[in-house]
Amino acid sequence: MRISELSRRTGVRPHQLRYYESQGLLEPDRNLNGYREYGDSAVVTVNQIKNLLAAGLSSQDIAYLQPCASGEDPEFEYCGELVDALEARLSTLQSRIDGLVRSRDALQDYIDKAGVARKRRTTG
DNA sequence: CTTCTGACA
DNA sequence: TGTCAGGA
Repeated sequence: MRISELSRRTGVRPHQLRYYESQGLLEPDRNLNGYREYGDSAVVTVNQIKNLLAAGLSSQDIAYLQPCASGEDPEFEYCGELVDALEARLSTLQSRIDGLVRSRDALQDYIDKAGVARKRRTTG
């Protein structure tokens, strides 16, 4: 299939597919006119890439882990190294969440105290 | 008409 | 990421 059909079947825009390719995530054949020619397996591959990007992995990580995640079912054929990468990502996300929660709590605390001080000024 | 490359914000 | 130019 050509790029527009792959785009239609994956919901990923053609220029994004070319970008994936520039990052080493896809390597389609070329037909005589220079158009990219994708096999059916590209649909699965692109869906895997979508999932991993959504999980916050870098395209470098994805390129490295691609042979690792090339099972038929993109949801369940992960190998150990991919699980490690996902867990590492989860860990850094949790750290950021913790930091944000602390900031939020501190800010809320500050607002509460400032609110009381303002009320004292305006009322008495 | 479809796709390609490269450039730009 | 999204858009445009200029060719094939």
